[in-house]
Amino acid sequence: MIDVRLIRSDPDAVKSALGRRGEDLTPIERVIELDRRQRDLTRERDEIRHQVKALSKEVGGLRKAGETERAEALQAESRALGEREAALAAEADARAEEVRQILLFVPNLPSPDAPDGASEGDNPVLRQGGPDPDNYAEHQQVPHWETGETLGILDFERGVKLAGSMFVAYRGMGATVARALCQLALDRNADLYEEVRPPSLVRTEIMVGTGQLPKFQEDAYHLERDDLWAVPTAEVPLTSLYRDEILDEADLPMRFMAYSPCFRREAGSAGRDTRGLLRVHEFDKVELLALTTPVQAPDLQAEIMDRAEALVGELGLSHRVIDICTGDMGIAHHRSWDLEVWSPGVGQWLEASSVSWLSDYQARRANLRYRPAGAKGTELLHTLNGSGLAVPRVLAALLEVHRREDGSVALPEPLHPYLRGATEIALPA
RNA sequence: GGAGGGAUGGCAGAGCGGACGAUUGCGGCAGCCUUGAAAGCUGCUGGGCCCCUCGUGGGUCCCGCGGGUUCGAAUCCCGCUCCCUCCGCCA
Repeated sequence: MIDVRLIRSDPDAVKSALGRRGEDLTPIERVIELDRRQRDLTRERDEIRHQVKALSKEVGGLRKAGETERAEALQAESRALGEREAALAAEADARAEEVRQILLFVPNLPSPDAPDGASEGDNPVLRQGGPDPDNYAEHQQVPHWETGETLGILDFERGVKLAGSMFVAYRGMGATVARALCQLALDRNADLYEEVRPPSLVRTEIMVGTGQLPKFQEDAYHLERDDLWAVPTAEVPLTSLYRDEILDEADLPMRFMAYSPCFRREAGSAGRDTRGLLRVHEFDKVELLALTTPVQAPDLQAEIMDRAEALVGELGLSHRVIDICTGDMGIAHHRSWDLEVWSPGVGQWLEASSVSWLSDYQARRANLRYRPAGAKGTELLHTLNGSGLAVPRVLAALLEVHRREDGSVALPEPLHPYLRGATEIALPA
């Protein structure tokens, strides 16, 4: 949520920032009006409340002194004020709730450093690494779904039988490598990041806190009986770990990593990039996340990206980092970079990680605060997150880039410690 | 799933209708004392919202959450949630 006080004090700045995202600004106008009304009502209510409190004190004194008649007169007066107060309070609460409902759908303000643009096509490439995407041999340009089925490691048909389209069963070395990728990612980041294994199901308010709800309800799996949501990413529970708590500045930044399954209904993307592992309803991911002060945030964003980038580099994949433009950013994002890996078999860059700085947007929703050292009061945290490694697309690229002429797949050396001695995915006998 | 008990500030724990945003202890911060530290002593020490003459200023709300009773609620009543203990079931 963006700051209603900023909307109040500098509406033009808010509007121009949201304008860069191509947002409709009428909700902001509405908020300004409702907020003004709400504050007027609240002020009036507070004044009446003050009078009621003063009167009831007086009543207490009079009762003790035995002046029943005087006391009853004041009680009548107070009762009348009480009715007025209740009416004002109800009005004020209604206005405040309206403001909240609007603000829940208003996206974050983009960083001044985020590039302007209307859509995906406007995202500048920041840098590129790994093998040249144009130099892949013919035997590497075979889509992973073909290789995966030939090698018996990706069972799409049976995945569908079990759970429907866009669900996969990994088998044999497929399952082993998928798990190895997660372990590798966790081990590579364990120097600074605390490993957490959070719940995969969370309450509604947790999803609201990170921005998934209410706007993107259709994208999430919901367990009706228990009113719990399947997490679309470990970002959701990790961000909320310190919800409603006040941290000490000395403890910041806090860094966490978590392996988790991720569940996404992919409601808006039917039929788009859905072959093979490109888009699935359930996948495994290692997420990196940081809670910081505003000053620390940019460094942590760079750090998380460096780590994600290093990992795909180690795996021998062609990769690049793109700077997400204002028109393509997620609702909660302040600044966002995507790490993409080249898939020679599909002939596409695949989004493998999105490293985002959410400024105080999630912190305000989730009530994440810290106490600045040596100062009174509290400040909102900044939150940052990014995939350390997401299995399906990295595995897809891996199965293509490391495919040999005979159809087997060589597995990059960093994975070897996790493969029970194997170094390749061999052809079936 | 069944039966009981409970939810108060960073923590522990009082208060059970009238000056209680809350006694006290611990912890934390500052000062005194000390060569330094400890001990001791003194003071300070929650959060949200709003207002102004921007001040060690003022008002209001928050004792799990939501309602109710009352002139007045942390205290009484109702509903909900969560936690704990025991039983049942279970990886």
